Amino acid sequence: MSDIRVRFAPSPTGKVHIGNIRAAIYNWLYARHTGGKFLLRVEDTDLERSTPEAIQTLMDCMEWLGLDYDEPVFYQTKNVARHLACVEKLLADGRAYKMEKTSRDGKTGEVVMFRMPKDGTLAFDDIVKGHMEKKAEDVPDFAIVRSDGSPIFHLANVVDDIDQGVTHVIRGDDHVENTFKHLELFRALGATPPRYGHLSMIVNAQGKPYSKRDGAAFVGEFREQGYLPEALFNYLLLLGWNPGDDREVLTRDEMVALFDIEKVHVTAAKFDIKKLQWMNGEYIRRAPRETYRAKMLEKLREAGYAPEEGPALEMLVDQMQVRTKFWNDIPAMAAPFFTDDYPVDEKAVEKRLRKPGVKELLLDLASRFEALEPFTAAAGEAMVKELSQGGGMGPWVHPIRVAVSGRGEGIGLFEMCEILGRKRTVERLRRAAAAL
RNA sequence: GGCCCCCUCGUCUAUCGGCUAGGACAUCAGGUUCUCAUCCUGAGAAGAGGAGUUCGACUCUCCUGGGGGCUGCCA
Repeated sequence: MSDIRVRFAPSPTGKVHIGNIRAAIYNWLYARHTGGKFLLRVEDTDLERSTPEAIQTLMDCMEWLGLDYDEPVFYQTKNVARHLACVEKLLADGRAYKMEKTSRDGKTGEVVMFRMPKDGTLAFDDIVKGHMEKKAEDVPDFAIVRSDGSPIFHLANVVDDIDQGVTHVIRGDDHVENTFKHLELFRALGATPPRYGHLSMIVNAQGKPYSKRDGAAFVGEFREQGYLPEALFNYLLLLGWNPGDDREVLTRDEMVALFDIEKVHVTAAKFDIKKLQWMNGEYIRRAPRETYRAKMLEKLREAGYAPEEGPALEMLVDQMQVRTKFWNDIPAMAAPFFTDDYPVDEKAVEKRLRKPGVKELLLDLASRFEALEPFTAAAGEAMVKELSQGGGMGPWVHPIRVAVSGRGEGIGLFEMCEILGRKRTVERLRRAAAAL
């Protein structure tokens, strides 16, 4: 146990950006590594966007990624009275003053401004960026209450951090400059400021902040596309930190044990979807067979298929696990085993079936499969080996594969036949022959 | 414009002054195999540029260049 308290403080907008969730991941790992507390604060002051649905989306993302928090959710809107009470104190102490101001969008009214020091230097030691320093004159006074009386981010954020007892603020790089302001607010409010650490941004190939137009940018999109939460978590973690050796695929326990906030990188990292994809495949391949099997059944049922228990299903599980890149690929990959209405790749048909002699070959093979005893992958393979007389099995294997599955690639051909069973294998061979 | 930050293979990175600069993804070439995938082997691929400090610099300092952040009654 330690008395470290960190928080993830997103404003719910309906979507959770990967850069944002990475901040959550780093906070979570820091808390778990140090035995501190990980808190969730929902900065829901934008009533337009902070709908119950948006908040639910946020919670779903956190749960999906296994980011559990240690205290009840703190809603910023519930703390407005405290925010304003703090403003009164600042006003009374002369650290804040009222002023007539015109906003960017032309609104004129009286706002409350926070008074920053006018000379000297402002400085702090950032956990990831090191010593940061600025001349006080470069950080002007700033508004903390709008003309409609509502508290502004800087104020609310700091007061909430005080109220939640936050000791370390790990947040995005876009807040670095704000830190000079926030530190002054803490002191003016008579509170001990937390330590700050700023995380570099995740950028696109052009070095710009990674956004929607660069591809999937929100957690929900990765989830929909069939990525594993463990893979996304692991990949995002590696984007800016590594254990110091060559390990890359880490278990959650290893991450917690090895994570070191001091070793987080300062430089922006480009998001490489290819590596995430590789990692996703890695996680699927390394998953316990039971896990894969359960997920496969779930995906098949979702697709409207009715997988039946039995040796054929088990063989299919074994054959598919190593070939699956995304959960969502499963239904298409397995379609030929659950419906006769599977897609047919015309190119494969052209290449493997529309050739002289293939029709006769398929009819001959259909008869042989009909007589094959037992009807197993091993027996099928032995049979074709026999036919090929030591030459390659290609001339037999390729046409059979296209005839029974409609595709030129896929799981082992003989396993495929065994899974389909004698009846369907023979039917499809004859059907393909008839179509030629 | 001003202020702040950053700069090792295409990408993520290792290197705490000694480097024949290592790993992973991606790429390419082999091997295994009925295809695909897996798996195995191998190859190419980097210190932004220039000064300085030092016996020695990717590592330290400075300048230039390039990139990014901030500069709101957004967060």
